[in-house]
Amino acid sequence: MRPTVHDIAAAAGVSLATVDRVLNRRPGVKAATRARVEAAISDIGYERDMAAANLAKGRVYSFLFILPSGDNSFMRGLEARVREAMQRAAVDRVAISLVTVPPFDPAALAEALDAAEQARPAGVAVVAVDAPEVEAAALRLKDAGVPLVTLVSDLPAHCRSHFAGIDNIAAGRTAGGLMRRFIGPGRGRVAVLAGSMRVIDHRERLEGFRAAMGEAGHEILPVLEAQDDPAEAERLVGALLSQSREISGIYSLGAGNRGLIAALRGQPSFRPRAVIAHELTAHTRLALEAGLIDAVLNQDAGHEVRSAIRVLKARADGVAVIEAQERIRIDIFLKDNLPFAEGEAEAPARSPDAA
Amino acid sequence: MRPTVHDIAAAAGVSLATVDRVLNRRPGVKAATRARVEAAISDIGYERDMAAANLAKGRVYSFLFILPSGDNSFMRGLEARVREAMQRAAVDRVAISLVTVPPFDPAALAEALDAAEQARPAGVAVVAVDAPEVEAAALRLKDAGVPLVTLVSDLPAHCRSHFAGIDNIAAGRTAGGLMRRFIGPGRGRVAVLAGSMRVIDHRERLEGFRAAMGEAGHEILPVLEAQDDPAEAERLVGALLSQSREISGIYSLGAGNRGLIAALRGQPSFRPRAVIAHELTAHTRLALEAGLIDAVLNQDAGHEVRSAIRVLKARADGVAVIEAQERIRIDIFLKDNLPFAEGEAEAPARSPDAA
DNA sequence: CTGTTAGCGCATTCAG
DNA sequence: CTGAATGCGCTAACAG
Repeated sequence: MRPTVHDIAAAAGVSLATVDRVLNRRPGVKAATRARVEAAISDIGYERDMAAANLAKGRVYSFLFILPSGDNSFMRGLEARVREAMQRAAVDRVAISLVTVPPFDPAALAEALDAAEQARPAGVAVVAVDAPEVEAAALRLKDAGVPLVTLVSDLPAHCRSHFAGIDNIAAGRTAGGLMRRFIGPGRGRVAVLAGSMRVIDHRERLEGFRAAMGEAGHEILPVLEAQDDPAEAERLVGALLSQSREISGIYSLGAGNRGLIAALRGQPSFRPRAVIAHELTAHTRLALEAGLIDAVLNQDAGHEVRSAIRVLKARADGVAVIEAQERIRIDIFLKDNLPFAEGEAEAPARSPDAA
Repeated sequence: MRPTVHDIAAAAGVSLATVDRVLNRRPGVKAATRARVEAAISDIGYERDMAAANLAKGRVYSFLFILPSGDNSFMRGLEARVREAMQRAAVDRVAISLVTVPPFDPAALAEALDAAEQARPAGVAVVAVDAPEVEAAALRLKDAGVPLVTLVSDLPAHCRSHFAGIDNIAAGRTAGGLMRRFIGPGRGRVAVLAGSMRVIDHRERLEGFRAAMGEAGHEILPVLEAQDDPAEAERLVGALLSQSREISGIYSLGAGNRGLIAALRGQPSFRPRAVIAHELTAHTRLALEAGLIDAVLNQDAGHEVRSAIRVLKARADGVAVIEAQERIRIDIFLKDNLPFAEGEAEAPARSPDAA
């Protein structure tokens, strides 16, 4: 059996209460006694049974998720994953609450962060907007001792405990690598469609994409900024396609896939050699299956949410996480390896079989 | 607070012991009483606190992993992941043991399975070889009430509780889709390198690959079977490359990557348009970085091991799993999206930062 | 058939 | 500064 508090108490010649005091770094223990207990702890190789500890204190971890509102498909999918996590959270003694704030609004986000601090949650997960107010609010949370995990969109590393999201430079590079291979030999003209260059994720993807494409000497056209507006995206891409048949590829590095797909559908006579987009949603999945899009890079929102919760819990307990488990992959989906489930939704649970 | 056994006892007008008896489906309760208790349970919406239950019974889940021996890089990586899991298993009240059996040896595997049954573990995870003896042994385990999870390589569904591995047909199809795009327009001749066609994974990959390539009318050469022997693989590929410069692509669908890479290195004057292999190991990673291989399809061994453990635990407890979390992805790695860590190893844990 | 009681590993009053 | 006692939610003898 694993050693328990009793074993340490016996070894150190003290009572359970004293052992508990040094375990939880509480005051009221003479330095010498503390030393004896600590010696016994590391000596015996004691490890606290968190389940029992949590049972005894009736602890529940209260976590807060802050997400952008708006009709972005990916964000709504993310919210759905959070809501699923809320359902099953109770069995792990965690209570998740969820608030949404207007997208791309640093002031609103900073305010939500400050409000969070008042509620003194055990941890906060936030889809960040990198702006000074937000950084300041994040640092206030840090000072208050509340672990902060950025989700999908990051802040500078010193402002948060952990980032649950993908390496966007690598994602852009990956898109570039695929684009090059898909276009094939020869020089091509490639269009880039973006939501807004204000968000760091998008800038990073572009940077990575340029680096990967640049090596091959392709021409990258000026970025089309659709400001997350489907109609605008459709107009921009439509105009591009009708003006010129010389487009070899299109890289959609952020929001705006609905417009892109509509534009592609609107010009059935011409198809670029390669169309690559981000985020597997109902729309991009359909486009992939229809052959309008050739590849979709994806970050698994469900994984990101579960990872954020695990990391927050680990931080709250002061224990380490399994790094490999928390690394969010850059998924590449072709029409050949689409997951079975509809859209990005989690599949319904099968009834567990025998045993 | 969540309802507890006390609440049910009070509501049903019985004692804790009786509640416990019906909760654990133990005999010795009058049908009428049982019904009253069950009514109270579903009425109040009671859910058992597994942590407390496990604490009370001092339960430890004992799981057994059965892996093939031999020097296959992927399998040795898998074993490393299992050993890592063994280390951190204690904190979750699980004890993992590990045995290896000669690869591709149905008799040895069946024997190991039967031995496992004697040890009465709470669950078994096995890299299966699909053969009658093995199926029979698996069914014996099932009859004994021991949950069985197949790992990487599957058995027919009725023989096991769950499969922790990828959809190999989809993997082959994905390789085919990439190959087509990488080769570009026009008809190409494509070679396929396999370990042995005896294992179902490999047959399935080939099937998927053929389906995806066939659509495009490429010529697929007769499969080169290297029987997992690096020297043989090198010889076969080397001969092919020197005989003909007409090879547009090579798909290595199983073991034998070391030989493939050596052969490629041995013919620097000629490179097929596309080389696609399976499993990210130290060898394939290097070859990817060097541009000898264009894409590697991978299954995350760490994920598979963690998933197997979660599923086994859920089966032992009779609870459902989060399906999406247990779906093993077909990872596609280009040199652009290689994970940071060296080889397939898990990265060393970072010290947790503030909070 | 049913109830009482002690205890799992730990945290927390409340005395001393 | 230190210790004894009680309880978290649940299980398991052991009595009735």
